[in-house]
Amino acid sequence: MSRNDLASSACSVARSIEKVGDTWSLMLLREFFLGTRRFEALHKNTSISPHVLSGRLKAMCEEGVIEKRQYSEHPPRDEYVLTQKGRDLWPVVLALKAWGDRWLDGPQAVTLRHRSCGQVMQPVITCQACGQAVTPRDVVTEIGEEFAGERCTCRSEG
Amino acid sequence: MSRNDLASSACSVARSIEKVGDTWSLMLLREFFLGTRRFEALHKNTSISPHVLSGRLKAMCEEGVIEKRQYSEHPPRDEYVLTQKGRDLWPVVLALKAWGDRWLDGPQAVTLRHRSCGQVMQPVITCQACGQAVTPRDVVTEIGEEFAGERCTCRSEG
DNA sequence: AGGCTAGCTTCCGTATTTGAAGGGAGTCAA
DNA sequence: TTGACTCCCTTCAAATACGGAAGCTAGCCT
Repeated sequence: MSRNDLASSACSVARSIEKVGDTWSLMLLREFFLGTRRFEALHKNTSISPHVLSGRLKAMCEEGVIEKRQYSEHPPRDEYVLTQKGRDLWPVVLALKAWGDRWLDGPQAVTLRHRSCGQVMQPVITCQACGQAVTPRDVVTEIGEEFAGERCTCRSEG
Repeated sequence: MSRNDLASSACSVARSIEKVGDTWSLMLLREFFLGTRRFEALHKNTSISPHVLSGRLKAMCEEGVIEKRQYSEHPPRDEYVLTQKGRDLWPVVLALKAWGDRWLDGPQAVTLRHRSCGQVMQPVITCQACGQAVTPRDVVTEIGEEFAGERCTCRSEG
C-alpha cells in the first residue's frame, strides 16, 4: 500500500496522516504557526528544497490547509497563510513540541506564554464534556462493529 | 538538508518530527494505541511493507518509543509495546484524530469514550497553570534571543 | 543597460519505498 | 518423520521521491 491509499481508510487518524502526516508538511505547519508566510522565508527556515516546497505548498492549498494571498500587485507576489482548517492543526504541532520538550535533549528555542495567565504554557488535554484532564487510560476505545472484522487483533494479554 | 539533520535543530518541534513525524511511524503509533503489538498484526492493519515495518520498529526501539518484549520462549516470539516515552505521544495521535473527524469526510471507525464522565471524548487543550482552554491566539510565541537571528522573518503585516 | 529580488521550475544523481518473493525457526497433525 | 503451517522477518528489482545546484521569468531599482 502506498501513502495515498490512507485517504480511503476507515480511520480518521490515517486520513489525517495522509494529508499532513509527513515530515515536510509538519515542518511547514510549524513554520506557519510561527508566522512565516513567504516562499523564500519558508525555504530558508525549513531548508526544504524549492522543488519539494513548491509541491507541498500546492498540495496544502488543494487540501484547503493554507491559501495563497496576493500581497503585492506590482510585482505580483503571493504569500501563504493558514485557513481555519489549517489553524485547527495547532494541537498537532503543539503536541509534538510538548513531547520534544519533555523527551528530547536540545535547546528550547521557542517558549509559549499564555496571554491571560502569564505562565509558560504547558498543554494538557481535557475532556470537553467534563473538563477533566485525560490520559490514554481514562478513555475507552470503541471500534464500530462494521469495522471490527477488518482488524487483526491478535495479541497476548497483560 | 535531509530529514536527519532535523535532530540537531534548535526547535523541539523539528526534533520531534525527525523522530516520529513520518507517515509510517505515525501509523504505527495509532496502531500501538489501539493495542496492536505483533509484527504480523501491525503489518496487516497498517499495510506497511515488512521491510519498512521492520526498519521502523528497529528505529522506534532505538529511540526508546517502544520496546521489544518476549511473550513466548518456545517458539521465541517478541511483541512491541509502547514505553512511557511512546505513550506520551498520545496527544499527537489524538490531535490528528480530532482534526480528521472535524475536517475530513469518511467513516469514523473509532470513538473514544471518557471513562469517568461517560461522554464521547472531544479533546480540548488547556493551560496547565490556569486550566483554561487555549487556542493559538491565546499564547505569545517567544523566540529565545540567541535563536532570533537565525530565522528569516520577512513577511507582510496584517 | 545591468544588477537584484522573489518565486518558482528543471535537471540529475542518490536514497528510499513498494511489492513480491523467500527463508529460518519453531509447532502441529498424520 | 514428513509435510504443512505460523510468525517474524530479509532480500531483491523496479518505481518513486528527494537533495542540491542551476536556471528562468517578471518586475523592480539606479
